[in-house]
Amino acid sequence: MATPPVPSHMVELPSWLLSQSALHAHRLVSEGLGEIGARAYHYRLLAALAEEGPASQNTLGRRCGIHASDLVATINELEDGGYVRRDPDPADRRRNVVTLTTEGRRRLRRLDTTVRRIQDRVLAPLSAEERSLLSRLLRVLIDHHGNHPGSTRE
Amino acid sequence: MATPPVPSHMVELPSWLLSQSALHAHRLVSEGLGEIGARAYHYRLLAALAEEGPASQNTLGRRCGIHASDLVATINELEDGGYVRRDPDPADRRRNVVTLTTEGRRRLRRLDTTVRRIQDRVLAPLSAEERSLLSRLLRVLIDHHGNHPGSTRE
DNA sequence: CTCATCTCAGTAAGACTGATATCA
DNA sequence: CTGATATCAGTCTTACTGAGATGA
Repeated sequence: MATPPVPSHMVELPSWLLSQSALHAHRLVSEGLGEIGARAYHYRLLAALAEEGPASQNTLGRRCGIHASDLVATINELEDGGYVRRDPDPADRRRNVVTLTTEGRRRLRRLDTTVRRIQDRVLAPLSAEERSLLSRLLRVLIDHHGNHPGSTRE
Repeated sequence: MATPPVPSHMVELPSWLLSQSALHAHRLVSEGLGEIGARAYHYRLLAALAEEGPASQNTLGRRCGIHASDLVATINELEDGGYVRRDPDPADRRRNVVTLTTEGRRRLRRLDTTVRRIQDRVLAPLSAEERSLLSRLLRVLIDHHGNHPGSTRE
């Protein structure tokens, strides 16, 4: 068998295409966030707080897809920066109510600007129609797999 | 609209959509590979060897996007399974020439079957046209970023 | 001496597991 | 007792950094 003109094994695989493009996107985003001392988890958490208000850690975790166990560290970091506050919930003393501070809101604006600016670099080679088409297709995938989580053992 | 599972800040972000869909795909793939005792690196390396023949580790690394340092461990594992051979290059004794064995070729067929079967689950909610459209868009992204690697400091 | 190649040790981020203390 | 919550410690994979040894 001769060497195929195009390396066909992986380059054709959608899972590979997804991983690679996600890797590039992720590199750009965390590079940008890293320059201002933030990580993706910070952005996610601050965005979730800004949009739906204070919440317990458990709720927050479900909201933004961060594991409870990682949330602890993330909130610690954001609390150290003065971006969020952790107050005991008077109604249920197991819970902490996490609240966005004023600095947190400013911080989020900063991160948001950075992240949105980077989207343009991520999608640079695509036209406007292609961009929204891509977004639509990806959303279909995510919705599907979000509702069929453990697809192996069904 | 009821409580969105994810704040709209992120749901709109292409980088987030890419990460999430890649995560789902990756979960399915490594679940499938895990069931037969393999990892994504194994598949990548075996595929690269099958398609372009024996090579030094350094060359292989560039070929399939695995860091030289990780290649060492990956090749160790594959060598333990008898899937690849490491021979000193007589022309340059710093180099190892890595070669696919017969069992390696069989192993690759096995992994390939598994991986390809999983692609169907990854793309389940998309039509055939949507699938090829998605692949095309992703390939454009990858080609672009592959040729513009360190996009930050240009 | 410089440079390339391989190896080894270690780090970082993201996702995840399990155990424990606390409390409803 | 159970079940939920937060915390802590640790694992796994992928990606990457740096140091060292060998040899071109």
